[in-house]
Amino acid sequence: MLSPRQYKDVICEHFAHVAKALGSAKRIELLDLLSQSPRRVEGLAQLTGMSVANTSQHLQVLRGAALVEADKAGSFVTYRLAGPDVAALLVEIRHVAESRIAEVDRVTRRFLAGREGMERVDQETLVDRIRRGEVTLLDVRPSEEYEAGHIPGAISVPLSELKKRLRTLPKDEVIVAYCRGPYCVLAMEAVGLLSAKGFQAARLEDGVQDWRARGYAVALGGALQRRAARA
Amino acid sequence: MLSPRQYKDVICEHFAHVAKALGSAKRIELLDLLSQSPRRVEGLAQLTGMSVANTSQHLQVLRGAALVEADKAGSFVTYRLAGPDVAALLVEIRHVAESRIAEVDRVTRRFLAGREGMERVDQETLVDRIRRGEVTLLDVRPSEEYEAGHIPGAISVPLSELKKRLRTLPKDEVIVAYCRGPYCVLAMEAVGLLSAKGFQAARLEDGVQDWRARGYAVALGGALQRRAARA
DNA sequence: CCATCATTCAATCGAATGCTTGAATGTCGT
DNA sequence: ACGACATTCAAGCATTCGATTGAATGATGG
Repeated sequence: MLSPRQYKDVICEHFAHVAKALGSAKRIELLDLLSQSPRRVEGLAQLTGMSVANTSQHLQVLRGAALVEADKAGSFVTYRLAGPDVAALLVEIRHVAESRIAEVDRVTRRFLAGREGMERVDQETLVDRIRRGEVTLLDVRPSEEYEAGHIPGAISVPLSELKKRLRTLPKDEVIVAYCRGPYCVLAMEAVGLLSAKGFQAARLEDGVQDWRARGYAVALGGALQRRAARA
Repeated sequence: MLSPRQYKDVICEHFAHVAKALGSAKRIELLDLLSQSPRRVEGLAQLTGMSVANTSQHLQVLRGAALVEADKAGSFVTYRLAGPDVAALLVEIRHVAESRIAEVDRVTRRFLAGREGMERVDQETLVDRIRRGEVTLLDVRPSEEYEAGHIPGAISVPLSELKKRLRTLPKDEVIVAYCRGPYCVLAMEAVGLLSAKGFQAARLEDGVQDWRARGYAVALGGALQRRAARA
């Protein structure tokens, strides 16, 4: 028979276990990447700059806390978030940290200060214009992430292909680029390139998960649908 | 000049710092108590069963992560949550853990199995009836917690005083008791007592923070207002 | 069946964490 | 100013964690 004290201890231990899994910068980074799209171990290792063994180890901590799940196909293991609520939890932690820890904002400003043409735009009205379809919206992440979920109306133009596809973009309309979220540099670089080429470009700081957290829908799928839509 | 990699590392380190502060059962317990009402170190130590020194140490970890704030009045230090978003974060972690970790549910069932008259009630319809004011709603936490925030319409009947005040409660109406949340035993014990005395009693599993997380208002203050309302 | 590759396991080491104990700080009432 | 009290600090100890290395597992392809 469990005493109330024991019961509470057991339960809190489980909650703490989940939190502990989030208590490492590398694991936060892994979850952030996985909230964009499922990925294999090697890909995650490369994107985070860790060794494969170390990455695998962290992934298993996350799996132990039931924050990610793994699918094995042949000798490849693909990890993915255990559910959208995990992404929501990440967003929540970000918000708490942003609003309380002054240095997050300080470092961000310092980082942005070094980049050209990155004056900050009013994000609220930007979101409104995007929702009304009044701008051209670019998803500059790798296409696999686009396919795993993107903002409705966005077209996939991975940063690596942006240069090639410049001519297909309108010069008389505002172009908005977004990527993985406020701490991802892809959209910044895209806006830098676009501005240099004379486009009117702005950056949306939200990523797909922030968009979802606002309560807006997220579009799935990709290549097939896109090709069909063009035809 | 910060490289994107360095920038991301620094930012993630801060997020992880917040999560790490949540990564201990004792600290979760402290935050849970503080989400009910501000408290002094000694009170927290007593409620959690920790030594005062240890409690103070944990509180400072939480303060280092900007999750709690402290007010010093004389030689007393009162800690409180840094903001409602911290409570929301706690609720979010609970939800993730509940939905993913089977053992949380298992342990809860086992715990409830040992208690009499604790068949689970449909919480959704209960919430509706409470919102419409169709039931008598008891807040059985200590009165200081009631005063720091309670569900509108609830009356404060601390568990310790319930016996004395039985005669003031209606027998022909359903009585709903709530306390700190799903893992707090106060409301269970209240319902047990009420049932034994022939009342129609039910337990609301939500605490004030869950109620707030549903988007409903929370009433503040206490003794003065209640007396005024009765007069 | 062997070589290759993706992933995991196991062992190790230094660093960080959690709890205890006893002393130090700082405030209040007398 | 002194003693009582709430809280914090500091040192010590066992435990855990994070990263590295090298080996093991298990599937694939010739």
